[in-house]
This record gives sequence, C-alpha cells and structure tokens, in this order.
Amino acid sequence: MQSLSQGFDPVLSINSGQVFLWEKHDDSWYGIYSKHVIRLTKAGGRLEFSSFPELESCEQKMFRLDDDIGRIRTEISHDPFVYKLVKAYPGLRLIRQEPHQCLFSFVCASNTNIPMIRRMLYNLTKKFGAPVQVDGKEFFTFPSVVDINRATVDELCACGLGYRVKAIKAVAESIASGKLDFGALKNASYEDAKKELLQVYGIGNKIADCVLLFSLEKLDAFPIDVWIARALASHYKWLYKKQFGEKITSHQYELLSGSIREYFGRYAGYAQQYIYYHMRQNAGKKW
DNA sequence: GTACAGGCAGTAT
DNA sequence: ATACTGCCTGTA
Repeated sequence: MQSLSQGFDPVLSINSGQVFLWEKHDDSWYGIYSKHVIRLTKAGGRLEFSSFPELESCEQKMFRLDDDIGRIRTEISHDPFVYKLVKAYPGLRLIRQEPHQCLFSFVCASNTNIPMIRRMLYNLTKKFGAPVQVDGKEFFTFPSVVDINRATVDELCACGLGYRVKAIKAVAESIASGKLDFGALKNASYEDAKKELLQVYGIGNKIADCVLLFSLEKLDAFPIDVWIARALASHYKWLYKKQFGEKITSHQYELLSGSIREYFGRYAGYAQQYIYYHMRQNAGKKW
C-alpha cells in the first residue's frame, strides 16, 4: 500500500482516453496493467495505490512521476493554446503503459468508438487472460502474446474484434518471432522505432505513434487521430502548407507530424495529450 | 434502413 | 501523390 501526494489527478488521467481497461467500484478504480490489477482509492483526500500481484512503485511508473512535469509544461507552453490548457487541466498526466497491452489495445481501437474498444479488450481478457480476485471481485489479466498466438481466428472473432483479428494475429506473430522487439524499440530513435512498427500489418501512423508515446518512451511522438486532426485544423492552421480534407492521407500525416513535432519539441507528446483531452472534453460544445 | 465511430490496407488514377 | 473503397460490430 502506497500513498501519493496531491498535485495531479490520476482519475482524470485514466479517464482521459489513453487507457481502456479501468472500472470504478465504490470508492476505488481498478485497472489492468498487463499481469497486474492496479487499485486506486481516494480515502479522505489521500490517494492510495495497490497492485495485485504487487508491482513495485507502480504509481511512479504509471503516472510518470519520474518526469520533470514542471519543465515539460514550461517547454510546451511556448505555444499559447497549450499554455492555456496546461493551466486548465493541472491534473492531467501522460500514462505509461505496458507495450504489449498498449499495442494490442490500439490495434483494437481502429475505426471504432471507446465503448466498443472497452468491450473488445474486456472480452479478450476474459477469454484469454487469467482471473485475479481483488476485494471479492474478479478481474482478468491482459493476455500474453503466447495466449493470443494460441487463439484461433474464430475465438478472437467471438470477442467482437471483427476484421481487426487479422491485424491482431500479425502483431502477435511479429512479436513471437522476435521481429518486433519492444526492448530494442525503447533504445532506438523515434524514427527507427516507428519504421519498425510500420512494417507490421495493421500498424499505421496513428497506432505506431500511440505505442511510441504511451509505452516506448518516445515523448516526442505526436499521435494524430481524428480529434487531433480537428484541433490542428482549427488552432494550428498555419502548419498546413496546403488545404487538407477531413481525412488525412499517410503522406499528409507525415508532413503534419513532422511540423508539429518540430514545433513542440522533445515533449510534443505531452502537448498532444492536453490538446486531445481538451477536444474530448469539449466535444459537442460550442467553443 | 443507414450513418457513424479514436484507422488501415489495397487499388486505381 | 491523392482519391476512393471495404471492413466487423454495435448504437442512434
């Protein structure tokens, strides 16, 4: 059992759309971090973290307390829009994810919505993960690559993955064969790591950038999904050398990505997170 | 019925 | 280089 000092809001962060397998029961939030169940409890203004089985200093890892958040915020705040967002959402943090779970999660996230993503991932854990009892409730760990490789296409389809099964299988195969090696990717540059990820069937620009940012320590990665694309079109129009449509092509992605990463610098991914959160918060609102 | 949701790959121009 | 298409599945 560990306690956390105040200053950020983990509940806000886990509900900001970076992670999917979290649920609330009574006064606690429970999340799946690979083979562990993480419990977050707000007790009398204090935050308590536990993990089952125990994962040493999981809150340090998960919430990137090793990052110099003050410096990061200062650096990305040279942009006036992000400056406002940093003030507006002081509790928001980037969450560090476990690479396998992160990659499979974002492969499932393509062309669908968050409730569906949660359902697919929950089905996967229930079918192929291992049960863990915490506080009298049953949770399921995230399946391993071996588990997913062993699964048949039909079994995966039954989880509601649809056409994503082909990509899931390709990813699992790449990891199992050693072609995709997260350890090596962590040590590689952003450009080299991204190149490797893009080799795999089913991994495109957006998914690659999500995995690089959320699980492979590439804080300069700047995933551009539909929400971010809208934000760039309305707040960063000057980045566009020419007009793009609603949907951006692979080449346009690379152009935009290059410009915005250069603009925000080594912590561009943090800037992305503030912008993304803001866009989701204000979805449907006039602003 | 049909449009749409946190993309991607394949094909044709 | 860009445009267009289909794709599982559930919900509005």
